[in-house]
Amino acid sequence: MEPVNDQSGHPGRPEPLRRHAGLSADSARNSSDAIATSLAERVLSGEVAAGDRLPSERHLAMEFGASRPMVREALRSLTERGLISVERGRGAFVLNATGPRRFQPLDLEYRRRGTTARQLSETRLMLETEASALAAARADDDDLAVLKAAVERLESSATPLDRVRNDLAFHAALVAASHNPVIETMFASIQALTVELMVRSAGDPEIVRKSEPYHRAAYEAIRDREPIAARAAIASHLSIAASTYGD
Amino acid sequence: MEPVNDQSGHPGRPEPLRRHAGLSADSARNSSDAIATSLAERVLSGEVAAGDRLPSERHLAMEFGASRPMVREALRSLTERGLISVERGRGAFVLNATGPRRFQPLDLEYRRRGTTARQLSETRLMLETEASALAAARADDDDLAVLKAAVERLESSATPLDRVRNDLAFHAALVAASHNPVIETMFASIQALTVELMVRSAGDPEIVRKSEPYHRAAYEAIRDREPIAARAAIASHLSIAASTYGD
DNA sequence: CTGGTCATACCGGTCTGACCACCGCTGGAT
DNA sequence: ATCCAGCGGTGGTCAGACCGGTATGACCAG
Repeated sequence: MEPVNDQSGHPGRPEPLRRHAGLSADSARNSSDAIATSLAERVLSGEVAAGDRLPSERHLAMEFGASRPMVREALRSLTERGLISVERGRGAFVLNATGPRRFQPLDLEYRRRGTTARQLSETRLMLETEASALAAARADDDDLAVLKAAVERLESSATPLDRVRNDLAFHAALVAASHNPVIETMFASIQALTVELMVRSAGDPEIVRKSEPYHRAAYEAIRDREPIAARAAIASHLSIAASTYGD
Repeated sequence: MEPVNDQSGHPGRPEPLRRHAGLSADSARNSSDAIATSLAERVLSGEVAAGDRLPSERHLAMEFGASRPMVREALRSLTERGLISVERGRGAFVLNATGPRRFQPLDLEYRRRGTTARQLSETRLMLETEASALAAARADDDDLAVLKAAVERLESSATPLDRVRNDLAFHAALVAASHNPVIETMFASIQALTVELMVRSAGDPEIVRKSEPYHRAAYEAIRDREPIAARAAIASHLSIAASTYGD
């Protein structure tokens, strides 16, 4: 219902800024921040579910009384935060909360701070021993089935690349079985770095051969509800590769 | 005064796309992604140092043969990733690699997945026991001085809010003393959630009283290079609050 | 009735060229 | 020497346009 008179450039923007709900503490200084915050709340509150399509950019621009570039910046923020995915010609879609995301921000941070292979191994050891112990206590039938399948796929890996892929899948399944979303997310955040480490290890037959049995051992310990054994199996497994690279 | 050149859109854009270095595996599908990648590499490679100002948006637009909106989207990405900070009227500045950042993306992820107090406590226990053991092996004089100061400030906290602030500072110092950037970053990523947990604990005098001595104990164990004692002190400390909240 | 083709409406991707508000510096007035 | 007005640079925002993908339904051939 804009009269569209006075077309001398900016028609005086009737709505200065979207006064956002104001419930959260973050004060949006930009209009695009305000839009991003508003949309993020809409996603987090479940008002729009995973898989849903957001209104089009033009639509949102109208709704917020802003321009498309501002809406696009807001969408870019949400994309970067992993909440949505924008597809050309189709629209912006809300991502599943548990999807395998990249966590670029953390990855960048790790790289910026010059993380070494040793430090990464240390972290994996911590994360995965704890996860395996928790998994031994909490894994349900589904987890065990996934884990078992992962072990078998890993053991029958053909190429080194295949091995890396399956290895990663196994460890991801292990962490998922811990039923601790924080640990799971943290593990996901080092995934890119972990892959690089695995690629180096996969090229060494010695490491591969010695690490091999521990995967199954870990699975069986979790299945048999033996946290200590599970922890030990993972610790042994990860220590092999770690000790090979003195630093 | 309109030349009525009937601008039929794009006059032929001489430079189709910035062919980015191509070293990294990520294929940029958008021009703004390409710009973001290029700028990120510039930051990560140290070509522009922390504190430096990036060229202005107009300048970058010319350099990349793109428009300002595209450059702005790229800068928005970098902002979201925590690499730069854009200040109105001044420019975009490269942030320090170690600055206390918010890690909103991960925080969002944790909340989306419905993290419970118990799961968070679990994670802290894992993270901090490991960090304290590492700190006992690696802390240098600076770390110890910071840690000691933190303990003393914590013990003389006046208000509950003060206590929370100092408690957080102590634990951050502890984690920093581990000299493992991955663990440190992970701890930072749960900071917002941790504060919420601490606020609840700080309201309970019983918890405060019982937790109190462990801070100093942890510090002394680290100072005396006793990883096991350090681990035990932190574990005891964190277990108190955790056990109080059955779930 | 089925299957493929094509027009079309919609959508994100991008450009242009403005105007505004804010920051910092500088030069003139006091 | 001090102070402040002014100016140039910078980010913040807008409107409107064109491009090239993506569906969807109408239409025609088999």
